[in-house]
Amino acid sequence: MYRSHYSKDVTKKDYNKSITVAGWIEDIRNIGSIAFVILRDRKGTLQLTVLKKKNPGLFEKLTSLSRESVISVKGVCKENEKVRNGYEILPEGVKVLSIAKTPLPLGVVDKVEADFDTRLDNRFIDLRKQKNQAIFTIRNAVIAAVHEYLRSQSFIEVHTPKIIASSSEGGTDVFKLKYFEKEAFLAQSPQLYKQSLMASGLDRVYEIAWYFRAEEHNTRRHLNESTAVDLEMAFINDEEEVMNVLENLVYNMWKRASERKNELKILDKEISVPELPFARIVYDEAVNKLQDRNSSIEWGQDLGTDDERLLGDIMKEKGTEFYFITKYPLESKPFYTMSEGEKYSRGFDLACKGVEIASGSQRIHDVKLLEERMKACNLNPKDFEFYLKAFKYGMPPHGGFGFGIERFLMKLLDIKNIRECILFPRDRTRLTP
RNA sequence: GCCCUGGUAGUGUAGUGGUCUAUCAUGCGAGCCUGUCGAGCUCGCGACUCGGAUUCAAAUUCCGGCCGGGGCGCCA
Repeated sequence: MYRSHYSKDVTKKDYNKSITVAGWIEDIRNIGSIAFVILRDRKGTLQLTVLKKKNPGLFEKLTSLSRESVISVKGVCKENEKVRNGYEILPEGVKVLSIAKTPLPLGVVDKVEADFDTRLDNRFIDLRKQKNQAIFTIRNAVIAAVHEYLRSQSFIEVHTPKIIASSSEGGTDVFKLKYFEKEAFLAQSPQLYKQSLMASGLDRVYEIAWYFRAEEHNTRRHLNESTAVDLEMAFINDEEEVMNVLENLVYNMWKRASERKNELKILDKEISVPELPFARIVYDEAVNKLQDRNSSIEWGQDLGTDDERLLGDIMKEKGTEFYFITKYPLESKPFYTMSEGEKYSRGFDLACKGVEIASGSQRIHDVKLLEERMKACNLNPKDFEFYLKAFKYGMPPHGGFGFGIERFLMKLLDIKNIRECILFPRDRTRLTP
């Protein structure tokens, strides 16, 4: 056995007993006749204290190891007020499981901070840092909240193909790949498939989906491979029903994150749970407000980065960090978006702190209208035959949204670079690790 | 795709044509030290992104490649 206890799981009951701990050597402080070895595991750190006089061989063995080597140590757990954990371990036996090469390409607890590029090149070490462990623990918690909430609302989790024959929606660039003798693409989103499922009777579906986008953007808020909560629901009256699911989902994710006190403390963050329902602002009103603040936005345009930020400020003055922008102009939304009158659509975005984190709509379920909209958007209905077929044999009214997980984490934890929110980011130039 | 900007020891940096045998910190190695927890002290190790050009002289100026960082467009 390599481990009987994690560092944080040791309690007073374990004092004066022999326990086994395992992990990475974070630091060795050799004072001469006594040495302190800081051992790190997933839950924190603990201190091993060795006396030279008591066990010269063990002292030599431990203090000559390199930082970040992996060991398992059996020893007596002693209460000691001088130690931060309140206890220390007096080793009796050490198993060296792996010796780390020196020098490290990246220090885990060094005083000099490395560039993000260097960190990503050595991500396996970078992820040993407490802050990064905290980010991904919270990521896990919010994804758990997604499953918990959506399943409680009768949604079922689905998985749609990522290798597809035609581009999902047009608009964005897609990655091409060889599929035996054919050409195929990586899915930019599950849009067409989750809509097809609305004709299957499954009614309410969601997917933690991969998005692959070949756009050559190079910003702190874009990835070429990202994840999203993609959802679709049938028999809706209007997009308001979809927005209602979305705001409750976000609320539950935010709430679950706020319960991760330890991780939030490590990240030096306080999270206050937003109030429901979120504010709604129609697109026209948003444009008016922006124009009042000297934005050059014109009706019909999508909000630029500055506009999004400015609207975020305006809404914050009103005391809200979450808000839906509704009734977008039809021309600025994808072909499958349900129209409302001539100019408007039933499409919406959800913004948080001045950044769009989700967008959705009621969809068109009438096949004729759908084909018309495709043509209006310069798409060829022939390229979407499998999709259109699903609308011809009984398709209920439906709607849904896509909701970026990394974007959400960025806003939740006020992280500046989206790459911090995914284990191994893929961007314009990075393909490894 | 467009615009701006950078590349110096393992890591992060100083350096604006000669005084660079290249600064400092951290790291690594050796030594001293019985309560460290950003341990301390002594000694040592270790670098100018690549190719070309200008010049008596280039880390420093110019051109190109490669690799980063930031902003915009677009989006999640």
